[in-house]
Amino acid sequence: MPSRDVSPHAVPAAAAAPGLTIGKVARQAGVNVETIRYYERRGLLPKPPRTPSGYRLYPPESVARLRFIKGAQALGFSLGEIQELLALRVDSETTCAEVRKRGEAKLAQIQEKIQALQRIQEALGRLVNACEQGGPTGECPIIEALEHQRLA
Amino acid sequence: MPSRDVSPHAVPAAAAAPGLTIGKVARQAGVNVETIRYYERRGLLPKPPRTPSGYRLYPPESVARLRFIKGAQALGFSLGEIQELLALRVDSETTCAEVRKRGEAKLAQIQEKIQALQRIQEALGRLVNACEQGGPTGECPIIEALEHQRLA
DNA sequence: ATAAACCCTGAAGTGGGGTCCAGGGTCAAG
DNA sequence: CTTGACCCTGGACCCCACTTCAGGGTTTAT
Repeated sequence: MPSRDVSPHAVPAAAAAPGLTIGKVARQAGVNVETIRYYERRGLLPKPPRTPSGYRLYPPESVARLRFIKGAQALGFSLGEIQELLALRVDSETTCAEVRKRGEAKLAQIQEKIQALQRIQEALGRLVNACEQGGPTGECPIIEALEHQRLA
Repeated sequence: MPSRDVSPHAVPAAAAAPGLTIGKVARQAGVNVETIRYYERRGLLPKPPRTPSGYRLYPPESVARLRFIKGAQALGFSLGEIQELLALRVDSETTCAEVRKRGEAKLAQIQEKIQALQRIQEALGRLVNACEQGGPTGECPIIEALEHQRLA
């Protein structure tokens, strides 16, 4: 059990970011503590440093990362896909060109999603509009229209 | 067991759409037969008429509906939400105004998704672009940028 | 110095969305 | 009139993404 402050000259200045405990990160990101540990197991979140007693200490960016994961998920990306997205970084093993290629693939995937959503948006917009003008009360131009939009 | 053609004057003309068996619908829509039955149980797909022997016979529109469901799902809508979307129709119980209100809510939800996707698109686009111009090979402007985009 | 509030691990349980299987009819082709 | 491809039902089973739980340390406030 290490003493609270081993160094003989504890410099309080600018306090080298001590890190957040898992609970704080969870609250700030709006997720469950267990979810964070789960993501760590799955490799979506890098393993953070630990205190001597084993507590995880997260850098503040972790909050943004968690929010990103949650957001991407709501857009229909699986954790696996999100992992790919987050893995788009250049390290010693990956060339810039490689990253670019994968990035472009993801980009295309995203553009398709956007277009599909825009088609739904349009069809739904027309429906709402038609209703707005007090369409024939018994038979609005039904959402069936939606079904005739290619989505994928 | 009813005979194959009870009416004394079988009018073959324009052949009143006989309907597709579940297997055909499944193949055309690119889903599993079991999925169709599952959607029926969940109420996402109306119960189709049956042949005297109990086979389901689907109208051709069912294919479009299934494709729509699959597409919407890929965009992050749950089956429950899709059900709401598909339920946006005016019947004796629902006024046009009501449909409009719910339609507008869905529309807002869709617009948020589009915007979130556009933010990812932009950030990812910048990354790909930077790579394209042979950025500093060891340190592309990492996808971290992504994490600083609000998604939701 | 003790209770409340946190944190740890490993394992089991949950809900959504299917998918598979057993056991058994149906139908078109040969 | 049999064979193979389909269809039916009900129920078990599966994967993903979590969540809960059991059992046990650590920190912090009082």
